Amino acid sequence: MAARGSGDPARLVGLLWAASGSGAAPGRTGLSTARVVDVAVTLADEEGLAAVTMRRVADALGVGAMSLYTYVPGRAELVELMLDRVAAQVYDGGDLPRDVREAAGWRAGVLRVVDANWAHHLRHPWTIDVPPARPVLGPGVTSKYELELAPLDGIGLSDLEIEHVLSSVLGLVGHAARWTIGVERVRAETALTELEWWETVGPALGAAMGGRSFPLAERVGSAVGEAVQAADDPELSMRYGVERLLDGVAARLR
Amino acid sequence: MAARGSGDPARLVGLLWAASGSGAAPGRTGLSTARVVDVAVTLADEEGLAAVTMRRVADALGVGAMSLYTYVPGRAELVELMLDRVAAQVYDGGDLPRDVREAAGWRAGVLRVVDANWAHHLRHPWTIDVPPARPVLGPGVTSKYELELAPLDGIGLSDLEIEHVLSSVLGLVGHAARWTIGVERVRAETALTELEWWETVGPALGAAMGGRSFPLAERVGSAVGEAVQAADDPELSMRYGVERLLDGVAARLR
DNA sequence: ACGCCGTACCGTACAGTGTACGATCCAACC
DNA sequence: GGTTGGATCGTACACTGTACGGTACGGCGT
Repeated sequence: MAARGSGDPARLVGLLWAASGSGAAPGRTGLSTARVVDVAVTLADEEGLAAVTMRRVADALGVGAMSLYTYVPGRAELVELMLDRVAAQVYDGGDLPRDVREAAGWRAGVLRVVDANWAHHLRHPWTIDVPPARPVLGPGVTSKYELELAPLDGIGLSDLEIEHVLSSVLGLVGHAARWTIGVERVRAETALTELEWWETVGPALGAAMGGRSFPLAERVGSAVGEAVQAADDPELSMRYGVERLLDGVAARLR
Repeated sequence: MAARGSGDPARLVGLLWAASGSGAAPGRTGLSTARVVDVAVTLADEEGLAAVTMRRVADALGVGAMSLYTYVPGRAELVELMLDRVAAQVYDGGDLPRDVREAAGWRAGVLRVVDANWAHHLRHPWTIDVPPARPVLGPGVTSKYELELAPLDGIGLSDLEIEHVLSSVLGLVGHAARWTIGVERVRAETALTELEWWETVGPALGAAMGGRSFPLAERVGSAVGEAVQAADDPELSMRYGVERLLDGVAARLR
């Protein structure tokens, strides 16, 4: 009579650390929590989070949908397990922020964090669809956090400030990724490039606005349009924002 | 034979500006695009974006579900109309950023933008569930943009830089709001306060980790925990990040 | 070798979703 | 009075997460 499958945080922690939990060891079809999560991640990478339905994951594993519930409490928990799984791989084939910091300074270390997270989101676009809530307390997320704090440790910030800076940097990256991926998606589903879209919408907009004018918005909008050949370039904004943020942090260190 | 209802960007622009479009005028049941959008916003405010289904909106209006398609091309477009509608109200009962800037400087003007957007997201939590993509080119969003550019205009930044700064600031606010609202939601649905959650999860975590240690994460995590009585405080991080970002921008002006 | 039992497995069912299609009905114009 | 064009909407389809209850199998005690 363990708590109703879904909704027991302690059970999830067990599964995350794969230490215990009813689904840690393979059952008679060779299934295991790890295999379920791996297949779900692959599916999400290829077709998006919406394609990760219990039925499709089960199909890919050659079992019935309800069999998954032996290894995973429910879909929500499956998604958390997926997040922890991919978080573990963020720094896999590349320098650790700590090493970059030692070679090139704390700022370079933070920029390594930015690049790694940017690449991470683009590699697993579905990660931006999961609304952040309580932290996922698994080994992947935790060790990622540990690695990312390193460049900011011992440079003269309080522990609270360290957290604020990291959280702000990741916020900027996450927001830009959300935006970029969102644009990519509508482009894919409307089959319209940015230019084609503007050519359709621009005239309609002019007609619809009927005389109302927005001088600042128009000036800035067209400056941006000329610079990046699109309505916006989230990555560019994000990198500018990160640099200014780090300027501000650097000024604090004196 | 107008293009298939959904998927025609020009039609949407028309509806946004309420200038033309088949649904601009009320039909024989007194329905209009504006009424559909208003009801949808109310529903979303009260029960979240997931409650905004065509059937429920139609019920609230006393018509059949399919009648909505006369006034709105589809659910996706309805959501964009909702976003534009609420964007128009962001600065309704409060100072405009331009006026704040004139009274107290550009920095105060930007902070007014921060406060207004923060309040906006908390008032309409469903806004964080809409992934940003191509800009919503309606009167609400456009005039909001126009107002928010004002504090940054003419202080020595290029047009491109102005856009980067505003976009970064809004990114920080949006990220913090997403986070705060996410936490609020799990709290509501699990009926567990932060403290209760930690008391359940903490021991399980210690047991599951089985000796692995994360010195930095633990040190910073507990410093944060003591300071804010929770695993994190997104608003605090966001405000710190904004201040440092603006420090960085200020340093550029010289 | 045999029987039993816990649990892995899964078929079915339910209350929902967005919207395509085609039928119906009504207001206004000739 | 007749006709037409558009507003209205009933039905249908393919799909979702998961509760419930039944089946069948691996490993154990004897």
